[in-house]
Amino acid sequence: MINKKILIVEDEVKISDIVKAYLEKEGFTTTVAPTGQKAISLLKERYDLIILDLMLPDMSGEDICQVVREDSDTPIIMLTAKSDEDDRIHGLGIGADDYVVKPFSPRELVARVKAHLRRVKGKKDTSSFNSRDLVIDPLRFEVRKNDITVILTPTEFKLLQCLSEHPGQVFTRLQLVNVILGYDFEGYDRTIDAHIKNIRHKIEDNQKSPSYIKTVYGIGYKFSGQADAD
Amino acid sequence: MINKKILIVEDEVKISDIVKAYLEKEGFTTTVAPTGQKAISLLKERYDLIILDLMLPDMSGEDICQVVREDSDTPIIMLTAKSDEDDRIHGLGIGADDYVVKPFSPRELVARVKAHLRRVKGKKDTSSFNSRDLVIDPLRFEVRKNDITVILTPTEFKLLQCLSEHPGQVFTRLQLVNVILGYDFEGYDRTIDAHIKNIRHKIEDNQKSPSYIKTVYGIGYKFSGQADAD
DNA sequence: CTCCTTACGATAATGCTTATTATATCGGAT
DNA sequence: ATCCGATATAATAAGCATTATCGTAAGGAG
Repeated sequence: MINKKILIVEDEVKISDIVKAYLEKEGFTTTVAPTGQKAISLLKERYDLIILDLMLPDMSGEDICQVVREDSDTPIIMLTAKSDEDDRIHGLGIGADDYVVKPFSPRELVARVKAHLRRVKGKKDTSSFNSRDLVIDPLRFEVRKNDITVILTPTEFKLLQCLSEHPGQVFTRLQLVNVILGYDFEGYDRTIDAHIKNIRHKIEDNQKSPSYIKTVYGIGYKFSGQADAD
Repeated sequence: MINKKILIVEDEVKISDIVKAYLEKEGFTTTVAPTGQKAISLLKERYDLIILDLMLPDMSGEDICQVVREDSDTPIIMLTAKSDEDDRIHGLGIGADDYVVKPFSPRELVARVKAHLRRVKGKKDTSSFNSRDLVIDPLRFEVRKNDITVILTPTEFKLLQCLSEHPGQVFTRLQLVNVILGYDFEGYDRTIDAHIKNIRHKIEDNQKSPSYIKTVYGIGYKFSGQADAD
């Protein structure tokens, strides 16, 4: 979990540039959203932490904060010129985890970012991520491909999870049946094929040359995080 | 369970009295340690949060911070007159979770305390709110939707609270049973369904397409304010 | 009496199967 | 050695069986 992703919601380029530079120097991956709209649209991606300016041209940071909280408990650090006490209290009450007032020290901000990430790491971080583009999230029971959420059915999910947990290892259909459907399953092992097809349909760009689930002729299937290698 | 224990490490009586008063007004239980030695000896007890003055007569707050971090991750809010940037960064670096500079606003401090507690454990004492329209108020044991108070039964409330504290995360019925009814519950897990139905009846505008509690077919339920697209 | 639990039928979603089409492998002939 | 066809394996799509969820309502516990 080295590459933490941080979303910076800030309209002033001067500030976002500084924050971005400091965070990236520490090895974080950052994305900047200069408007609320942009931020909202980026929120379908998952971030490990969000730095949020309260004063945006198009919408208030509070609103964004609430939108975030509707669907995740990602740490939020509010960043703002408002130094009024009531604002700060409101900000913290509304679901922000921290509140930093401008002008602020970039180094302190970085320190706070680290402090929050350290905390989050404590709780179970089962986000088993597999390859560059594909994230399998057992907590949310969903799969994200290039940060776009893909809904799988329970069996599809289990199948993909099983394969992805042992990349490169080839599973026979029988093995997969045993794991996914249980040892007492008495059906046809070609059922697996159907599920594979459905999964591929959902996560593969090119059905013809799958990049995640590879077919091993005569044997079964395997998961490959690598681009085409055998 | 509502009684969170907070340790205040502060030598200036004037300040510790104020902090103590504000926190107790909010229902917290506080203990004051005027010296580092006293604080260390109190640490064998467990606290939910520690407010730590950096400038103590006998030892530095940093040292205490490190002692605490040796065997717990109790949130620490540093409280100090040092406003120097390096001090703040150092403070956050050695394991503090927050850093408040004197003179500080007691109300803001309380807000920060709540924000940290909310993150750590079940936020039994904070007014947690989730989406634009829905406010879950654990103090009053009630839910307000568009400022209209909705009365939930205890079980319904716990269920909604549990789900809303981890937006987006899918809970199986068994998990919910364990949390809500206890691990020794031996009944039918479909009981959860009934409660979900009742909650939905009370807070959802459209029963057919719920906007707060989503069902995840084959798995369980999750809380989400987002309109779920595919 | 309120709230929790359970039951049952209706409805909807998933999963399994089978038939069909497509693709890969291998061996033999040119 | 390359091409070609036969055969085996895999992919696709659609129908049906299965299982999950929802809503109403009634029984039971505190």
